[in-house]
Amino acid sequence: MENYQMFFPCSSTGQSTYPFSTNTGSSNAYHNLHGESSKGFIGLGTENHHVPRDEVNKQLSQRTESFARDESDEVKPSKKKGEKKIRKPRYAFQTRSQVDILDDGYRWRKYGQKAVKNNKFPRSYYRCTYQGCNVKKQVQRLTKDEAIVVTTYEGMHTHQIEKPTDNFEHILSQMQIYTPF
DNA sequence: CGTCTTTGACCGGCGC
DNA sequence: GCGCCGGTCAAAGACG
Repeated sequence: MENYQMFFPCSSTGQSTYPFSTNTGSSNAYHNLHGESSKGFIGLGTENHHVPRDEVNKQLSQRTESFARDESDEVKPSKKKGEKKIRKPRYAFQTRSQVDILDDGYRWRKYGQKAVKNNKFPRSYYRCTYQGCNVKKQVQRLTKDEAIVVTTYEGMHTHQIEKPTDNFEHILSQMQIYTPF
């Protein structure tokens, strides 16, 4: 029902539009977001410029460029092997969408929501519900352009997608299957 | 009844 | 030390 226009800085075509399934009409309010590790959008992180988080926000609010990588774990304290405190790299991209929830096949549980300074929209915090998977994400809408939703991922999924029917690649493969050639 | 959201409390880092 | 701020916890509630 909803169309997402996703902007990929690495893509030559600039943007692509395709229908994702949304959970606006679904019963349970958990939502799924794309985060496939090797082939998904997060995988684009290797080609991203890495900038401080503030710069990320600045860029995201100024232009409709969509992808950024946060290397804030480089400033980790001199702690060896302690993976407790270190910040994992974060990957942000923005989506032009009317709904905040992008469904990509992963199951997320919301664990917090905070008001953001200089922004009239709250930021939502989600965690992957898969046992042992610690991937987190934030979803935030910009005051500057409320049509844009910024999603920030932290960590990599250590498991397969749980809802393959809503996976974008599955949609693509289905399109290939059902396309008469 | 289990799963997920809501929402105020709590916590740690940082600047003053 | 104190207050702000961003992030997280957890109890209670909503909803299938």
